[in-house]
Amino acid sequence: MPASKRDQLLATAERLFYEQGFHATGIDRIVADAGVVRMTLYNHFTSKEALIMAVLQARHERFIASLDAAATSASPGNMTRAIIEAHGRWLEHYSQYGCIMVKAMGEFAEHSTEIHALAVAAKTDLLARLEAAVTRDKLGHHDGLARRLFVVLEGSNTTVALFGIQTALLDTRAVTDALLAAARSRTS
Amino acid sequence: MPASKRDQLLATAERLFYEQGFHATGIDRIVADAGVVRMTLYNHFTSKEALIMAVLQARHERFIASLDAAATSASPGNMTRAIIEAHGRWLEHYSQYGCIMVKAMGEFAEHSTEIHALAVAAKTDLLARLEAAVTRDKLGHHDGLARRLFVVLEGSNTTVALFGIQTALLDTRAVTDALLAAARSRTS
DNA sequence: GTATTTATATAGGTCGTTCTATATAGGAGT
DNA sequence: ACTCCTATATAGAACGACCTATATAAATAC
Repeated sequence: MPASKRDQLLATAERLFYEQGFHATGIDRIVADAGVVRMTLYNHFTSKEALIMAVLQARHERFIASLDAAATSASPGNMTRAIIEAHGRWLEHYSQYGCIMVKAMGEFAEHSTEIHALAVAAKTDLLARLEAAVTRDKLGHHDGLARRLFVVLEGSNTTVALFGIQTALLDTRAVTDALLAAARSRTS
Repeated sequence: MPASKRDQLLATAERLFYEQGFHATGIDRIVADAGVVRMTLYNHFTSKEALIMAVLQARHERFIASLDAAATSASPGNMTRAIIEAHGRWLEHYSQYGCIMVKAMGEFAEHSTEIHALAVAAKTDLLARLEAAVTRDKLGHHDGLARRLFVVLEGSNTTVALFGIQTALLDTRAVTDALLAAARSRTS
């Protein structure tokens, strides 16, 4: 079954926003690449800003779903590592040029409170997953461990765009392993 | 002595580009805020792209100078930590809303090879400083330590915009301390 | 036959850039 | 001292291209 026009628009806009930036991507380019006419876009979305919100929201839901899937199928005591690895797979498949939420925060910090807030919420959602996993893995008494892991994952969002996916994953794993090993050794 | 018009333009453009983004900041806004007329801008810079390049270049030179100053005045064996702390001070004073080079990479990846290359070079310059410091501190045999530290510093660029400077600096220091401690313990 | 999509036209703005013309100031040449 | 020259600034108009968004009528699809 062919994708609906709405889904075509969302997929095309997501690709263009991600590769070219939000302000640099015009409506005409989106509808042309999606193979629809301009009015079809405004039939489904009230404005460019609404389209951006829908794109980010949909992408974030997919991201969180993949994290949660990895977390629920993780062996006991390994939920934190499962989330870190799921984040790495997301980088590999959908985020090789950096994090779209970081880009959105940069372009809309003083331009659209709504979009900026959505991007921030996406980041705190990831942190919340890490905190839940750390607790479940009985590492919750290490105050701030989840936040330290979060810093590393955020760093990998940038390094993947600089040095490629293999290097980024290797370095990220090395740092997170060091953090987890240090936490566990102090637990014993 | 009053700043030259050129310097006024550079300072104003840097602030606006950083706060609002590059594409979202128009020429008219820059010249208005700088208290200068439009032709004065084109008298000093051949185009908006040239202005962006000059802004990024000047900012990067200031950044590298502050890193190098901290490195040269560091006590023996502490150059790596000195660079990490200098990076933290830069975050605190000039980069509370994220890294301008990361923003530039996001907006110009497929739009201006020149600007993108300059931003990438800025990142590799920071990594090179970390590598030199790790070597000077006799930690060079830990392959990839500099790159792992780099991941953490990149992460702090994002977390400072999310959770504020205090939290970002605390978390960053905790992670880098863990990496340095692990490296030193394996040296002994 | 009702809802969606298309086609086309257009409104109203902003974008980066260039133009002409005028004003001012400092240094060089005589 | 006096003029010339160059550099830099101002003011304002104008360019063509692009931008987001809307209006309307015909065509298509379930």
